Amino acid sequence: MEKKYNHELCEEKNYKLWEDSGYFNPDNLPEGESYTVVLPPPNVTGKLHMGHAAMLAYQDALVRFNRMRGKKTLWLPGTDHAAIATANKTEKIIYEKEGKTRHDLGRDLFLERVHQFAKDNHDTIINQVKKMGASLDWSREAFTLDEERSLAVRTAFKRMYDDGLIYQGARIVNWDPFMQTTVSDDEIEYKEEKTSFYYLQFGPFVIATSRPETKLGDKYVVMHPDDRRYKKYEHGQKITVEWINGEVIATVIKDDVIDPEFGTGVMTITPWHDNTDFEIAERHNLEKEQIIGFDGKMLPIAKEFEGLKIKKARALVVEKLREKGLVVKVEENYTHRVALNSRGGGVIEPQIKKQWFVDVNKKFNLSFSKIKGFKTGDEVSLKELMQKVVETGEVKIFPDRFNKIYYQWIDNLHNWCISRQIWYGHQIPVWYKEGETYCDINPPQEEGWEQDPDTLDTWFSSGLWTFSTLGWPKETEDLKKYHPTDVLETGYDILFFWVARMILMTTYNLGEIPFKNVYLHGMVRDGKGKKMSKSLGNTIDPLDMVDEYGADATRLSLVIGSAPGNDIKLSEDKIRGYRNFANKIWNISRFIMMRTEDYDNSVTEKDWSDEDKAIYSEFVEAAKETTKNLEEFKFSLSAETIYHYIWHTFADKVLEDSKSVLDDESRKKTRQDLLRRILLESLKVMHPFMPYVTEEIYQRFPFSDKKETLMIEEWPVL
RNA sequence: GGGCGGUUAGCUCAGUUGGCUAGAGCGCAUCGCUUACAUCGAUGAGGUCAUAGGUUCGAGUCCUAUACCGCCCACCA
Repeated sequence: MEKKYNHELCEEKNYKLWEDSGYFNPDNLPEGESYTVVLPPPNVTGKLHMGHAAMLAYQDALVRFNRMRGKKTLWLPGTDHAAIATANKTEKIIYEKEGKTRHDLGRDLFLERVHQFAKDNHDTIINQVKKMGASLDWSREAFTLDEERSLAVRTAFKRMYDDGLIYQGARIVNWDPFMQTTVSDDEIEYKEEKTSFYYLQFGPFVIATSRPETKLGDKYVVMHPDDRRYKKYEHGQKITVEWINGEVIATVIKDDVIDPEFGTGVMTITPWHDNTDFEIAERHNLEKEQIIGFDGKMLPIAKEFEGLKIKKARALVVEKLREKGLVVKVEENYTHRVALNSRGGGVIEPQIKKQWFVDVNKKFNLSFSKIKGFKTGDEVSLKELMQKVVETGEVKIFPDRFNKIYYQWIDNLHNWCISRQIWYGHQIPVWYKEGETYCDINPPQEEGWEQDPDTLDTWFSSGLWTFSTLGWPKETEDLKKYHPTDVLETGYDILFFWVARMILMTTYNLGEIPFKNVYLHGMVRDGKGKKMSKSLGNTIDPLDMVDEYGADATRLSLVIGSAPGNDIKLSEDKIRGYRNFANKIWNISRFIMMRTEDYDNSVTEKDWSDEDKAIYSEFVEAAKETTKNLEEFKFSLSAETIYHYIWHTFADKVLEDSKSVLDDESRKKTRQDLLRRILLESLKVMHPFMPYVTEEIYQRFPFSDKKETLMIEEWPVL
């Protein structure tokens, strides 16, 4: 054995050994209780980042641990087509290189390009996942947009459509005029901006707005019913008002969403372009008019302002209001929040549009239920299902403070807008012909039907992930054996996007929970606590770290010193520290190998001296604690315990003391047996955290009765 | 406006149902190239565990306030 552990020579080789052994695939493991984890599928938009590395480190630890404990363990890999993100990136690249937009290429040609881009990224990502040492069953790999998943998506859509849970409706959506698509509430980012705040004379009222250009069509003036100042105006009263483009007849509306303290306590509404206004209009059955087109330009209703872009129109509208003497005052430097598309698009312009929705409040009959608290046939809503499975503890969330956050989110949950005006993704399985609508898993046979051009929100397909990957809607053996899954391990940032949607989809479609436990890890930040981002230039590339210090060190640095749900701060120093630990284990093994060359394998535990036994029991204590902590998802404590034992007890004390013992012929033999024993078992216990170095030593060390790989050795303690 | 975290060694963080003489990594100081390892070893400096009260035999850990950081959610025109 070399003086230093060289990860470069060991990692690829051992991954191949594991893969070739076939034991990533549970079909090749002995029968037993199943243990399932599905990998949160990385997006095919780029390469692996530290967040992925963290997720792989945690999950691989769980999976290897349970495999060694004799569970029939399945860790199922895959990737996510990440509709909007992937389409955007591709379009951006095409635009930069060729100056063409997706409209220049057309749907088919553009999709071809996206598929190629997705495929290239997929290959990169998969290779990187392997480099981390992840013991995933590649024979079951899935993609959220492949044939089987597509069938699952269409099946789920059809069922929900038939149950009346999916409907088409006109609603205010977050429209991105730049990317020509809708954006979900969760994908919006707000940015504070200084702007002018205008007080305008609207008949007898003064109204305040930061967006005068939307006010062109306003003909409803709204105030709080209890506001004394406006007592003399009746609900429904008509008032003639001189406005931007001449006289309008305005109607007084009283509604208690109005805050009398804000501005003047009166506002006019623009139902087509504002969510609050839309809701007021819905409540009072008011007319809604579109002012701004989907291209972000003023419509004919704006008369002289027609065709102007929003910013330009605003300036001109204000100018005209000034000329007419309708501007009462202007507050400069008014702070308000601008909604932006977080997927790299433009400023959001609310619009009314026909969209597909999942109704989360509508009651339906559960066609089948194994869910605690609900029987087959019970009448429930999706919202109730989502709530109940966490309330009853059937799905447990770690750390549990996220329960509260989850409930709060459910309470605020609106119907889920699932249609997207992009081309890449699962096209909605609905066809139209002469005013007729047809929804099915497969297209209609006859000629002349045209499919809805929209695609589904990417979370619709990833919501099915725990069971679509196991072959659903077919009734497969895998589905029976491996579902519900045991643990869903992911970052807390996608608790709502994804975890909640999986609960929705699984309880609805299967009548059971998707997973028993949800473990949420934090975001990986840099050494100073800043979010790692390309623009800040503070990213640490996991692959660079793997090359430099090894996958084991990189993994351990992400596991130790981080608490569930708390952000992980990572620095290169920390990784280097754990690289040194890998080397320490290496040298411990070297020492034992050199000093036990004349090992007598007839010696057993029975022959041990009391001192030997005492030393061993100290190991057992540490191993037990490691085990217990890992069972309870206390990754950091678990790894730290065995780390500390190996370095500061086994190496610093036991080996140091053993030097003299090994020189003493009378005590040597049993001590040799003891050291070999503790070494082997330490390797096992360390293996879930540092698979490569432990495997490499295992392969080289002349242990008796070795198996093909350490990966399937038996866990040493209960 | 609601909610959730954090505040522990110079830095970044752990701390399991309250028992801690408060730990880890990195950094720092002194010594040591001793045939497992200098990616090391030995020794050491460094903390009124944010602040103020309280519960308790005992509190970093539980309770109540306060301060400052951070995050999430929400329709303030």
